[in-house]
Amino acid sequence: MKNENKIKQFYNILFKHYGPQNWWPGESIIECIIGAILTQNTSWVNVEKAIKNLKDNSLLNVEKLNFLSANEIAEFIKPSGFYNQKAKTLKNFINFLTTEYDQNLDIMLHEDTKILREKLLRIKGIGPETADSILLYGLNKPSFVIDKYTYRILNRHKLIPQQTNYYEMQNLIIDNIDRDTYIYNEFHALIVKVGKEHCKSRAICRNCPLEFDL
DNA sequence: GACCAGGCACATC
DNA sequence: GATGTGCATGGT
Repeated sequence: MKNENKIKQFYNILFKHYGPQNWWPGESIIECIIGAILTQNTSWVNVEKAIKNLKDNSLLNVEKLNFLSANEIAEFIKPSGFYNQKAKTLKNFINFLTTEYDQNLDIMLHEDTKILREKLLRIKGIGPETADSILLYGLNKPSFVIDKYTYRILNRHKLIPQQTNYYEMQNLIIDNIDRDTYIYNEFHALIVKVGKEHCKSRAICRNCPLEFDL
């Protein structure tokens, strides 16, 4: 079977096996964006604690965050780890939103996806994965998210060599599935799901729904 | 007690 | 351009 069909096959197998993942759990755009930043190299359970701290203090709110310093924000997000860096990144994003879109997420929402992605990447602390997560899960734009699990799974199935960059993986995926926000959303979430269960860095893939061609 | 988690920026060679 | 390191909490 050709590689391009394997990508689609992976999606179909995972969707059938696990069902829809219904990411992102956030209730608002700003909550999704904050979650995307806080989850950098961090487990989601820790992110949830940090988001709860913000929520309990009514800080899932652009104007209110704008009045806090990075040090003040850091106190609320400690459970998510790397809190000083992430607090600065959050401030950087709020400043960006203020200068570019007058703190109006709705205006940002109507920005051209490609241009917005480039702008997001210029914010210190936001790299390709976080930018794509914000676009896909926060703003519902078709921007496929690549992460460590995507790399491990593609590599283990010999669909990519060891040295493969973010965009080579992203192109491999998007060239072989429909350009559809729902599919992008579910596929990445399903990759994380199967990765957590079967593709930890040390563990061998056992009883993995994708093991058919390993 | 080691290892890992839904990364990124920066230093150094 | 590749490779290494700091950032940090909390779960397994």
